[in-house]
Amino acid sequence: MTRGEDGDSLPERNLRADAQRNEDAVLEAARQVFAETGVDAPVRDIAARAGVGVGTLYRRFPNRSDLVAAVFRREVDACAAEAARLSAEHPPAEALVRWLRRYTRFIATKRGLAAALHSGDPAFEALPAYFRANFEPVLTGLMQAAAAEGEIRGDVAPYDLLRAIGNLSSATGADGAAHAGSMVDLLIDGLRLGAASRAKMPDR
Amino acid sequence: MTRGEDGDSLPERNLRADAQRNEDAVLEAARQVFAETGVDAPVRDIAARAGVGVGTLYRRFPNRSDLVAAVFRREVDACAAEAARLSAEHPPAEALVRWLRRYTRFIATKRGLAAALHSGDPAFEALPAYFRANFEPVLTGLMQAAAAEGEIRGDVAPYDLLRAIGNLSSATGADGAAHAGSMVDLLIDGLRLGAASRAKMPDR
DNA sequence: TGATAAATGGAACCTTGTTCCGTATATGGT
DNA sequence: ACCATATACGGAACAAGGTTCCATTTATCA
Repeated sequence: MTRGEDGDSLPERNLRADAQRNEDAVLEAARQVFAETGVDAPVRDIAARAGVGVGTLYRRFPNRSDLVAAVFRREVDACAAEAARLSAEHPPAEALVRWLRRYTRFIATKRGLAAALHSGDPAFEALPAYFRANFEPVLTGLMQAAAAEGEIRGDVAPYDLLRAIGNLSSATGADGAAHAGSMVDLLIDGLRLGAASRAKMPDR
Repeated sequence: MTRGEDGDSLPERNLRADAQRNEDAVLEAARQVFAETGVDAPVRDIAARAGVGVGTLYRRFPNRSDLVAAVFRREVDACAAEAARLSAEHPPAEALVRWLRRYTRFIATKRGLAAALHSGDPAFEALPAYFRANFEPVLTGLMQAAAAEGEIRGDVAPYDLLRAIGNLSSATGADGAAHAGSMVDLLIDGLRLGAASRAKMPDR
């Protein structure tokens, strides 16, 4: 039960330079291909775009779903990280709106992921928790900042909003990122209207 | 825009006797195989079990998903049809309970279907509507009859109950039809308890 | 009982995930 | 700088599954 190595808590270290380079290339290629073709894109296509052989890809990601999950996590990280930048560069309400648009774009690249999530593949089991653990605090922060300035209403649960946008964007499906976008704008307007009209309107 | 043939509203007629026989065999084989292995079972297996070649199968179901959808519809029909029989042979409350158990069994054979539903395949698009259009009226009838006799509470929406059972059964996943079954029994008890204790308890 | 349209079966093909292994190269010690 | 060698690479080869094709068989009907 004992393990000789003591520092293996970080998933990958002592990686040869070319190996690290290739891993990055694969993740970036996969991100692009998944965004263009959906998560069902063939592994060969991704390897080709990354300029590596499939063997190299499989050395790092023992199977397809591991790669999909890794790309997903990476994109969650990137999207969540942007909140800090937006908060620093814009007033709260604008930061919130910009981030919600960014999040909408994130969702839009997830074609086919919903099906994968329900496939029972172990590689995907942790993703919903990862999603929530990263996005909920971020959006909570943005919304509280905007609400504190009276720019939006304060009675909307951040997680509900995350889900609502997710549903809106995936429901429209193939045709329109445009359509989804305008629906999301509607939601955002709703957030604001609630704050603006609160003084005038009764409960409902 | 005019169509010459006037009687093509029924999907298949003038089918040669052996063709009809084979279609039935394929559907029945698919039902069994899907129940045993899940909807991801290979087409070859189904053809083999039906005692036909894959060509025969594909002649009737141009692709895999058409077969899956056809089996699904057929099982919805069978399950819904049983409500009438149960109502005729049993008092309302018992008919309801028996049907809910039957419905639970129906759900249990749907391993993997949830993922397929979200896959975007056009063959599956109409299935949720078909599901609801067939089951909701049936369960509404059963529940109203039981409620009319005071056997169950009357404030549960049939569709909610359908969904609840669906979620319960799919959530337990691989191991236990037994576990799912006992959870469903709990639901059913809840339905009854609501009616029995209504006189004693206040609003909530 | 033929003539003929309908139906059959399963080999063959294509795409896609995954494995394997001979070859190439980064790296650390000398 | 150079070598020894553990690491990593590429892509051919394999397996599995969906789908197509067509030579052969069979139901049907006059």
